[in-house]
Amino acid sequence: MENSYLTEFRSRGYFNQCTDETALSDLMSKTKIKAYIGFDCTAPSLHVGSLMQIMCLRLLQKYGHQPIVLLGGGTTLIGDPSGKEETRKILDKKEIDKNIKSIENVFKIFLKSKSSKTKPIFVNNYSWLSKLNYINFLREIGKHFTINKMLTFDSVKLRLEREQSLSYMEFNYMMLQAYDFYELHKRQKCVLQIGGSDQWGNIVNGTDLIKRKNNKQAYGLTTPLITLSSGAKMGKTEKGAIWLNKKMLSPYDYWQFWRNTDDKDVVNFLKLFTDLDIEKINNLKNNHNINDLKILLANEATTMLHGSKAAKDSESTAQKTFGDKSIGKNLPIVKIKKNLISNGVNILDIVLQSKLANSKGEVRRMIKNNGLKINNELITDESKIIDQNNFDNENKMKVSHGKKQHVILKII
RNA sequence: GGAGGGGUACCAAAGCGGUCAAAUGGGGCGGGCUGUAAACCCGUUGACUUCGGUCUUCGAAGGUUCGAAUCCUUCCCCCUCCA
Repeated sequence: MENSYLTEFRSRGYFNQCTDETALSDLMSKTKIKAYIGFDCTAPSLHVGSLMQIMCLRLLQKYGHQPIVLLGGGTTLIGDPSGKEETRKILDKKEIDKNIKSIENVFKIFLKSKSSKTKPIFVNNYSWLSKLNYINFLREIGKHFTINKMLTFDSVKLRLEREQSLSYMEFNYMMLQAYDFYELHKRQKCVLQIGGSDQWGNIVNGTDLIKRKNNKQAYGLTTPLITLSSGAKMGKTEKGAIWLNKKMLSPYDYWQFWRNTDDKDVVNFLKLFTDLDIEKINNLKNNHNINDLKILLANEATTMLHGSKAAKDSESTAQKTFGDKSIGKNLPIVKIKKNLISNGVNILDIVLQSKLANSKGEVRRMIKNNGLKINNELITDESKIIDQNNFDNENKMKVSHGKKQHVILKII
């Protein structure tokens, strides 16, 4: 098979829908194009749910195309109704700007900027959306949108069917996103917008607008919604989202997230979230133990985001923690003051310090359910007193909740 | 605008004067089995406690009562039907 962006896009499992695959494939084999993906800026970091989109941008670079990262400073002010059952909370501009800065840093890790032809272009749609003149916008852009059609879009239809309120502000979101594409087409000669399957409607609106206004052809490409084999949405666990920013989620926890992948998802994830060749993955699949594949996945994914050292440290920490039951250096460390324990302190309070529990009741429950260990020793007495003797010669003590959650308490 | 129905813990949903920190299911957490997987089984799921209890919680604010998630008043929000 011919080696091209779209063939790899398909074989990795990124492909959901394309406005005109033949024409796009043709275009991309003849010239290097610019393509964009828009990202929402409601949080200070993206999470694993956006990772496939980021991988699509990386892939563009691999084939010599140039990615444009659109950070939706303007559209985040409005709120995309797609896939939302409720009006989302509205952030103010200050907060959004802060988020944009932080998100940009994540992209700088994932995308290479050495080659001037493929280095990522960062744009913020606030720069043009904020300058729009309402009357002009309605005359120039608004006239190309019919309410009849807008009402048929899922994002709108679902809300109306459920009689959930949909504000006029949100209703305009799709026009703004279409306009973004139009602007990027004009400014950057961007001819392709990629997005999640829920963005299909918004993307098509953009290509239509470009066609009507400029009589130019632009393309849309969507990725499938990734659900785990358990049915849950990718990226969010009960403990919280799997953030890509290391201040919000440590490399060790990120590594653990991948290490704990469901058996059934491992091969797919290798294709979706690593740079390993498809052929190689297919080979590995047949010749390796599933747990080794999980480790490989965790290492690859962690290396990409946090670097190879962080990945190796996480692996060895995991080995120490789960294999030898000793103390790995990447376990979270909580520092405590010496005078806290100098007279001995109750086990309940010490676990509270470790942040493994939020209340004494919770600690009691942990103990009752045989889920609390100090230095690998099961705690059965909730009145146990912890003092200096429980710490090793490095002044460290390991507190464990269940098999997976471990925290090191260190006296300073 | 008129007539009804409803807002209960993370979610769904029972309770409709005391025995209600509130049934049940899902989710979560822990244990068992395993492989840091899945499935399954078991336990647990408001806070504090000197383990006697104490405090906060059933949309919001008041009221009735010895006693309110439960009754009354006002307000807010949601749903169904009619105009």
